[in-house]
Amino acid sequence: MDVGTRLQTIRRLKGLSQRELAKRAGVTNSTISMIEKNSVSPSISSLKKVLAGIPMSLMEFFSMDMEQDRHAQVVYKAGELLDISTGSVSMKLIGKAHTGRAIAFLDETYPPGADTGEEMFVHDGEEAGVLIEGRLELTVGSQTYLLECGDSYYFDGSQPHRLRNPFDQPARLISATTPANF
Amino acid sequence: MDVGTRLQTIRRLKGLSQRELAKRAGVTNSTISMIEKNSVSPSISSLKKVLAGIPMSLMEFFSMDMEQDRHAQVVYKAGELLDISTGSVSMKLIGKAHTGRAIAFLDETYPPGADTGEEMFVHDGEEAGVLIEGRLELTVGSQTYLLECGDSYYFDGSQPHRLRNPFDQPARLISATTPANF
DNA sequence: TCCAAGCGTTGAAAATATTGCACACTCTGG
DNA sequence: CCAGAGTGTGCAATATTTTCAACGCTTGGA
Repeated sequence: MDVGTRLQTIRRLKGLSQRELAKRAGVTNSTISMIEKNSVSPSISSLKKVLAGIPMSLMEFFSMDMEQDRHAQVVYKAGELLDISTGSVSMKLIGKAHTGRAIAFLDETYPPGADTGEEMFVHDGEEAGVLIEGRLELTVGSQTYLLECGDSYYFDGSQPHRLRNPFDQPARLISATTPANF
Repeated sequence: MDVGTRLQTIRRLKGLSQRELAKRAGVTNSTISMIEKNSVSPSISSLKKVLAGIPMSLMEFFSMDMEQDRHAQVVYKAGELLDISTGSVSMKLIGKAHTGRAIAFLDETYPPGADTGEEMFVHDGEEAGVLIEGRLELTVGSQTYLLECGDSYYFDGSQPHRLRNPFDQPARLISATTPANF
């Protein structure tokens, strides 16, 4: 996706006209028109000015450029997942049929008091997760974090890590780890 | 951190001279000099050419951490995620600081009527997800599935795919894709 | 020592981006 | 039906960036 089309998409998403955005950004409407039609390649400074009127940073702007990825047995019903629970922590592996898998995608439930254990996990690859219910305590290396609903994490699997639920509400976590180590 | 200084830092990190980079990029050494001294604000097209000589994408360039401790960030508060939404679909990238990431881990919200688009996505790697709220319609290849709350999916990214919310309730999806292509 | 090859910088010319203004078009209200 | 305010586009003038061709500097080898 080119710069012009991307700018136009974002501008329309925000419900702004070329002139309105131009006024906010402190440039002329012609500039916006030219950029959107890709008849010029704006300078960083002017693109930055334009984006300030949205407002949006250069990083955010260029981060949108990926060809978005959405998208065997493909779909699994909630009760159909492979249970790989250890101890009191319930872990459901999404996509049980995929053996040479690239991602270990888990739906984990931590009842009050649950703990992944004293010895911390170490593995290759990277790990990400988001907490969608309750609260959890995450330890990575020597740091301990409190995760609240909606919070997420991303770290290198070579760092030892551990999850614990010292609270009195169950917690639900969606996590992805790569490469799959099952 | 300004564009010029950032470019210079990256160039030196790669052990390239202005002239060497200029040659690879297909611009003149003066251009590099001017940009690095911030005596001009390069056009997107020329910055893109310059970065191609490194090689590096515009997104990577602007996403580069300036604060070292960003590398160490493990936990992200809910509002702190990088928004990479396209169209009406809200997508939050978990772990914004990780550039050479192995997983694209996203928290996505599909309002009623939202759609990833007519042309279906295709990419390398694999993709997994779990629906934690609402209902969604998933199309993979020629098959269309109805996802309900708690349902999940796992498939190869080489199959064209698309997500749609034809229902009147918003849907929230947690997804992981590998390799990360942004 | 001197030369050749590398480095980054700089001024004037060429190329490109931005402005200022006008145009054609689509609405909406009178 | 027209007037007025909105939209995006296009063109000549202006401002900025990029190139070309130097310059002075440092380094390493003959």
